Amino acid sequence: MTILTQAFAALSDETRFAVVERLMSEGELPAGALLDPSRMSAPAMSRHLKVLRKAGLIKQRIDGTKRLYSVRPEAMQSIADWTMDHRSFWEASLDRLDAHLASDEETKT
Amino acid sequence: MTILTQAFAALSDETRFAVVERLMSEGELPAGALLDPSRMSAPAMSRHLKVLRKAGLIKQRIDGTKRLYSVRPEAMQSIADWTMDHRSFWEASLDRLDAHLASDEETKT
DNA sequence: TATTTAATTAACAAACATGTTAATTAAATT
DNA sequence: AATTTAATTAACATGTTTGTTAATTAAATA
Repeated sequence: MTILTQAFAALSDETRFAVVERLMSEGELPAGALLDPSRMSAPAMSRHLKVLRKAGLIKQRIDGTKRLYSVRPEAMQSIADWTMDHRSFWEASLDRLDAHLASDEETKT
Repeated sequence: MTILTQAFAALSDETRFAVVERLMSEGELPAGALLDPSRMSAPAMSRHLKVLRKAGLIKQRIDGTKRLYSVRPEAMQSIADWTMDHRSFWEASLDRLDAHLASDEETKT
């Protein structure tokens, strides 16, 4: 598995995707704060965090009994870079679509 | 599963990721052209294509006995949009890293 | 130092993913 | 009309993922 496919695998789970989004908007948080015990057990969340960590998406910092997690910006950027590497493809294709829709509008007029 | 997590799930497999990359660079291709029989059977590839299709990443066009596949630019753009939505996060974080590295350089000088 | 707090690893069950070969579908060719 | 080509769906085995509860680890507090 490459860096990218592993990052995608990590983000393919709703729980993990939500964790990454939350850490990006709220910044560093302890494992406990990421857990809603009515939805999932602590061990289950702990393993999700491990998957995210192994994929390089988040990092862990220890503070006493707490494990503080945060998103690694490099990981997010490598995904952004990939989409940008192919930007000419989807941009050009969407331009053609825009042009097509515009010509439909013209036909209506 | 949301649109995005499903797209990530589809791209988390090496074979499917390679298919998407190939379709983006070479354009529309029949299922047969995407298959290397020394690596995988036709039914296996057929199912990978189905996963990509259900995730909205590719579309199928029928021409006689052939099934022609191509990437849906909207799907690629929705991933790009997500990374851009969080751009301020990873950009700012990386700027701080850049600043840190720059100050290290200064120390050396 | 005993207890509480925070989070992990271990063991296990259920569900899902992914490969195979065999069977099926449907259009094109002979 | 029979055969070939292109690709799919079906059936099944195996490995991985993801949840649970129980047990463990380790730091902080009483």
